[in-house]
Amino acid sequence: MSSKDLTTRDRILNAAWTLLESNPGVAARMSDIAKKAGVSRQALYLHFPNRTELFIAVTRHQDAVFGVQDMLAASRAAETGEERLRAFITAWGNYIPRIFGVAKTLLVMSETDVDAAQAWNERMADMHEGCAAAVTALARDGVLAMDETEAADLLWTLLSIPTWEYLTRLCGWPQERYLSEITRLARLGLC
Amino acid sequence: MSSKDLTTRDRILNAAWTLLESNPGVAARMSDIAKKAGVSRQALYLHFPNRTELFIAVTRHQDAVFGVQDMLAASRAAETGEERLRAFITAWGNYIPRIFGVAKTLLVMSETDVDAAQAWNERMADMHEGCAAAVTALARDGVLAMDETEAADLLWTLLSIPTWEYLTRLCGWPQERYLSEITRLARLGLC
DNA sequence: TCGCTTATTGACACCGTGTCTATTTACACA
DNA sequence: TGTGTAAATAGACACGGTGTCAATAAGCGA
Repeated sequence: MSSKDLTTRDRILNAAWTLLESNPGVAARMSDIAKKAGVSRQALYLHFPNRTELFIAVTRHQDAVFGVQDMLAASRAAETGEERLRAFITAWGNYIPRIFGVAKTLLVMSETDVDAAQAWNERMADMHEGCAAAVTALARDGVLAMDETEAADLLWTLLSIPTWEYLTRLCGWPQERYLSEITRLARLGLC
Repeated sequence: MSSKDLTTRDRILNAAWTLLESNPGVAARMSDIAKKAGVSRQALYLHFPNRTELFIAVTRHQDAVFGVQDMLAASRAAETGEERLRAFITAWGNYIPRIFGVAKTLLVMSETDVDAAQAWNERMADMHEGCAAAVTALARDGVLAMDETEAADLLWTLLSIPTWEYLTRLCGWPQERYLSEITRLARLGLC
């Protein structure tokens, strides 16, 4: 059994991950997570102070499993600004579907939960930095056609999780079309 | 007193409106709404079956007060497709800030509440229709540079409430800049 | 004054989170 | 083999918030 050799903490993280992914935006119940992990409800509180912190730990776990750092590092290695923009959009755009369920839940919770809000804001700030860096690369190449700050804001919005959700989940666009359209729109809008 | 001559139902609607507006995304407590309306908590249940239906009634109330129909009718009267697109973006883009608090709450709730989800989806479907109509007008003028359905989806996403929230609330853009940038991006992306 | 509607009051069931305590299981070490 | 310690369980509980219910009161038209 794949879950037998895992630590209790990891089994809890995986159970929460699965439930959040299967129902994006809905904060799974502690009792359901416990059941799925094959553990008592109280065991969750032995490893995490509360539900919010558990969910935050899941996002960190995902980042570690998927190796976000490496993903984004690739885009930083690009030669030209335009190539860097393309790589950044591709990397992040392909990351969203993998984290969507958990991220959406955290996004929803951040409206009412200060801890969730802080964790979410940090994530968003990181993303914005990435956008700003890509924009700066464009500016250095002299191809940026607008204010740097505004351009970063715009790119950040185009690459937001809600935008991805609208186009792929609600409009039914395949991931490929999402990527190509966002890339096209970003280049048109910024350059 | 302005609230003295209103019906109890209207005072409840106004109280809920105020609270939702003052804390977008957070579903106000029934007891707080009652207190603000100067009415007992149980009185709310005399006029609305539950909290979700109360909030939905608030959005209908807003639409009536603001006269959405008239607003959107103006954009339908435009001569050219491009003029219609511009008018539609302006009308809707200026409507969002007026309804943001309530709409955001309904959006958040729709993740867990089926009634809220249905009401929200209807609203979104209406918006999508409006986008499709504007796109069709562009196509009729022969200035549309992409598939009609895709164009409508794209416009709908650009005009979504999350997009507005990202640019104005999170990035701090003034409403004017939001309008001009979205208009520019829509024209670039569609034509 | 009667009868009807509207509103109030207080109590209650229900659900889910987070806390606490007593108890059990598993395992390392002597 | 026993003992100590950490990890986990079981069960009970407080709390906050929604929605329900029943009894009562207030306003008002006929």
